[in-house]
Parts: sequence; structure tokens; C-alpha cells
Amino acid sequence: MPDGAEKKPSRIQLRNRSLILDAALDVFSAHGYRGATLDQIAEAAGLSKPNILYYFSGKEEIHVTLLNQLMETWLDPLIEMDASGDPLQELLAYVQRKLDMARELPRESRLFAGEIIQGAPRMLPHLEADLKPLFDEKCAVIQAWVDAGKLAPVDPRHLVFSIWSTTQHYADFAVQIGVLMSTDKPAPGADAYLRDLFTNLLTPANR
Amino acid sequence: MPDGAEKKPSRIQLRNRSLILDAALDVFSAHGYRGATLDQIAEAAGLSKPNILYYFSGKEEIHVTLLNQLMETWLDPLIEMDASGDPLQELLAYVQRKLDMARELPRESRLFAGEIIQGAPRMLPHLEADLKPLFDEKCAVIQAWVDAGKLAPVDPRHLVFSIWSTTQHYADFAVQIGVLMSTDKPAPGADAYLRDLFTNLLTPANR
DNA sequence: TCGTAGCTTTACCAATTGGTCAAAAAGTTC
DNA sequence: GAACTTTTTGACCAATTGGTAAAGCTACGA
Repeated sequence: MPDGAEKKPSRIQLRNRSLILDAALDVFSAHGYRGATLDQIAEAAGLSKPNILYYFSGKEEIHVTLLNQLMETWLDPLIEMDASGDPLQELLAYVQRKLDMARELPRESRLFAGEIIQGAPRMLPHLEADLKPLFDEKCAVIQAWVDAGKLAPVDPRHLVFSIWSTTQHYADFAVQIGVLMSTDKPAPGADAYLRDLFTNLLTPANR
Repeated sequence: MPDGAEKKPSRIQLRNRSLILDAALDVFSAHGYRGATLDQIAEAAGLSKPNILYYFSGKEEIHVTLLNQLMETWLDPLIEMDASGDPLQELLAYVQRKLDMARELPRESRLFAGEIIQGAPRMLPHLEADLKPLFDEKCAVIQAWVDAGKLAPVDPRHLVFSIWSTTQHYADFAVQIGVLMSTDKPAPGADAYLRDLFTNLLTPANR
């Protein structure tokens, strides 16, 4: 056999690994790394604990795998922001994508938030290697828009922070929001509110 | 002895209980409830584990005590918002108080965030009993301001959410921010940015 | 200085939990 | 369907962890 060749995973492997990762996402996002147990993950996945350790070398590897996958998904919406597009449209579209993501992938958002809150013990390298360069690049794009007079003068970094925080809030603090908004519908009106918020900030003042 | 009378705590009790609670705040906010161990708390407090259990009946009671104390601190800035003051000034002052709190009490902010993210297992009652009424009351105040034409029309609930999320973000995601803002100073420019953000949103448009 | 209440420690559990191992079961291939 | 590989399981550890019991220490008023 050719050296370095890796066997392609069997159908069973594919199915079970994804079962495990999905279950682990449930459990880790709900209880944090240490709060999650292999037994919980096993039960959620419908597999036995030793069987899970047949597919992953340990709890840590499952978590790391999840985090690696997550980082890609997480950077995507920002990557799509196009320097050659209309500044306001691009930024508002970015806000909308982040908000959609908070709604469609709340578990991922909570997993990420929990990891960061606890000091990002397993994610710091990713932040430095993947997020930081992208962040710097896109901040430069926004700064260029500002310098060209196409946006009101704002600090791009704080702008991005506020986009992240306001959108992810709807996923990370869903329980609180559920208590405060009597309705069970997931935060109606958020889209319009955030569009207003950032439009008013970024529209060059004719005031 | 008079019935119902409680012994006033000795100086040692006062000192050690506060030592324990401070240590526990460190540990719980950094690792979450399950991630924290009594041994860690004991070491951080400079006491032995059994000694800690002399002052608190168990891990859970320490956590609950912390959460109870926290809820008061947390509601304070919102309580101070005065219906008879100038709407914009009141709201901007509220934003500033929250931002100051994120800077001065980051551990508390993270403890709160972690608890909510994980479904608020020990805090839901507090949210319903304490936060919800206050939230409803203050939303009504803001709505009245809007109705009186003193603020641009916004959904008060989403406004409050965005104030919470943008300010707390600087505490909860401090590690990420540290990576992205090369400077070690804690987020300079945040105050000015948030003032702009909310001023532009709330100022009745002469646009 | 003695007694007593309050405080602290040493030694110890029982339950949980991440992980191992060898053998059984289930596929696969020829 | 035999031979072989992959997958699954039941039994079992060792370490960690929340918590207990009882003895020892300390402060302090009478």
C-alpha cells in the first residue's frame, strides 16, 4: 500500500462519528467541558461508552474536534463580507448572517461562548492563528470605507464586537430572553431592531 | 433566649465566609459550576476543604449564595434609571454604568453569563421573580418616552438586550478581545463607541 | 486557670468518571 | 461459508471529588 495513504472511513464510521459529535455538541454546549460526561454523550448518541472511545481517543479529542469544526463555521459569515460591495449593505448583510446563525446554530454559539468565557483554554491558538488575521483584514476594509467617507467614522473593532455581541446574545442568553419575552417565538423584531441600530450608526450624518 | 433570634456572626465567621465566597467567585466564574472543585476553592481561600464545609453546607450552597448576592448587584444599574429624567441621558448613563460594571466586576459578569448559557438551572426562579418585573417596568418607561416622542421609535426590549450584550461582552469575551486588540489596555474606546451607537439610534431623526 | 463553645484538621468514605481490555458479535471478502 | 477485519460490549480500574466523623486546637469569659 502507498505510504501515507489513509483508509477511507467506512459507512459505519461516518455515521457513528457524526452521531457522537452531534450528541457531544448537545452535551458540551449545555454543560461545558467539565460538566459533560462521556456517559451523557454516549446515551445521547445511543452508543455505549467504550464504543465512543473506539471512535475517539478520549473526551478531549471529541471536544477539540468540535471546536475545530466550529471555527470554520464561525468565520464564514465574516469572510463573505466583500470589500468591493456597498459598505452599508455589506455590513447589514453580515449582521443578518450572524443573526441567522445564532438562530440556526444556537448550540454552536453556546459552545463557543462557554469556551471563551472560561479563558479559551483549548481555543486560544485558533483565535490567534485564524480569527486574528481575518479580524485585522476586515477591520482594515471597514477603516478604508470610513476613510473614503462611505461610512460614519467608527472604530471598526468595536463595531465588529458589537455585531458579535448583539447577534450571539439571542443564542447564548436564549433562556433569559425566553423569560423576559413572554412569547415563545424566538425574539421577533430582532432583525429590524439590529438593522436600525447599525444603519443609524453607520449612515454618514446628515444631522 | 428569645425565639427566632439568630446569633450574630463572629469576626472569624465574617472573615472566612467572605474569603470563601471571594475564592468561589474566582473558581466558579473561571470553570463553571461543575468545573469548579471544592479543593480549588479551598486552596484559593487558604482554608482546608472540611473547614469550608464548616461554613457552608456544600458546594451548591456556596454557588447559590453567590448567585443571590449577584442578582442584587446586577439589577442595581437598571433600577437607577429614572423615569423622570431626560430619556437619552438616562439611557446613556445606564449604558455607562453597565460598562463600568463589566470592567469592575468581570468575574460576576462571567458567573452570570455561564449560568444563563447553561440554561440558568439555579437562577430561573430569580429571573422570573426579580428580573422580569423590573424589566417590564423599565420597558414601559422607555415605551412611554418613545410614545411621547422623546426617543426615536425602538422596541424597548431589544434596546435593553443590546445594552446588556454590548457592555457585558467586554467582560465575558475579554480573552478574545485581548487577542484581537493587540493592546493590553482593557478595550479603550468602548465608552465612546457605545455612546455613539445608542445616541444615533435613540436621537429622533432629523434626517 | 479552667471550662466551654467555636474553629480547624486528619483520616476516611462512597459515588462518579475517564478510560482499559479481552472477548463476543457483526460485517466483509473471497 | 470459511477466514478475516471491523465494531460492540461487559467487566473492571484508578483517580477524582463531594462530603463525613471525630478528635484536637484556640479564644475567651467566669
